Amino acid sequence: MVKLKTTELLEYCLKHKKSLTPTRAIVFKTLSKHIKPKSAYDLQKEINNIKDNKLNISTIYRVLEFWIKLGLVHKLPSINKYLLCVSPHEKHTHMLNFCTRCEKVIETCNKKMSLNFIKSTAELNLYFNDAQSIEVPVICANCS
Amino acid sequence: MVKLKTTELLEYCLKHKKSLTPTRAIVFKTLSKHIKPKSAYDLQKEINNIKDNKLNISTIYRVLEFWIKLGLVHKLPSINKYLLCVSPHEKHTHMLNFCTRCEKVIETCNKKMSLNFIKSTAELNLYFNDAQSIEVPVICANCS
DNA sequence: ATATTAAATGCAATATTATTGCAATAAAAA
DNA sequence: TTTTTATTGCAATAATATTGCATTTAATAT
Repeated sequence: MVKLKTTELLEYCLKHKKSLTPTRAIVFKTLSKHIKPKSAYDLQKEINNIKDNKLNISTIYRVLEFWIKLGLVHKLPSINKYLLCVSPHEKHTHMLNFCTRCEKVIETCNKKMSLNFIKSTAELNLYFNDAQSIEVPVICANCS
Repeated sequence: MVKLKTTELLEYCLKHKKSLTPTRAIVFKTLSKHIKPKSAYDLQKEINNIKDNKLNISTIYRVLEFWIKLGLVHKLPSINKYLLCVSPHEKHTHMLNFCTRCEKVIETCNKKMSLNFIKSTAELNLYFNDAQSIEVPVICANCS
């Protein structure tokens, strides 16, 4: 959970020649309220309960995809939920250590655990994505 | 893709004090025909087209879950598809290097890339699952 | 400022993926 | 066998996600 200021958010958008719309801002802001990952429908419910927002679910999905492309949001495929990136500034592999019991995510980044390192251990002719996020199922200290 | 013999399949089942039913066998056999991962509905379609099988989708899901627990099948969460494990005999972390373009999976296992290793790099108090499989998005040599 | 163009969002139907509780059937144990 | 346990069928329903086109909003050009 990283609470970027609106000006920072805007910078990210401009860097990608995109606009920071109210819809994109509220989805981001809503995600940022939570430590644990939320589903698209969770977010829709939360957003539409307050104020007079009426975001369509397709919009939610599109906006989440938008933030993922900009590197500010991660998806956890095994639970279909979304989470803010904790270190969006750096170019590296994001290891999402995801507790399968409580859904807490401890995101780590380090040079050792880069995609290039994985490549070297795999001893295979692989080329890596820009996707940069890998979900690792764990049991966290609290739950164990 | 590892084509285990029926006797080997049976051994696995007995080891877990479970039975090798015709339903479980046909789901496994169908998966084993493919190099690329298949969805539960893919498998259902393929199975029900031949012979006079009429497996319900809930059965397919249950059987897949069964094989996963026994360590003979992996799920790729990002595409909701399933694949035979290529090295079920060994106790280790299965890295599913999954090509996001063609869906080919190159499964690797080595001591370097174990969950314990990840733990050591994370410098965090994590306890690992028995889940033992991690999906790593890549671009394969062919697709790059 | 206004008109034009491009991008984002709404809408709502539909597709895909997955789960549930209980009934029926099959397999294992007594 | 009979009884017990495990598996599968059924079918409704939940949860997740996508699509094409209409509408609205934002950016760009005039």
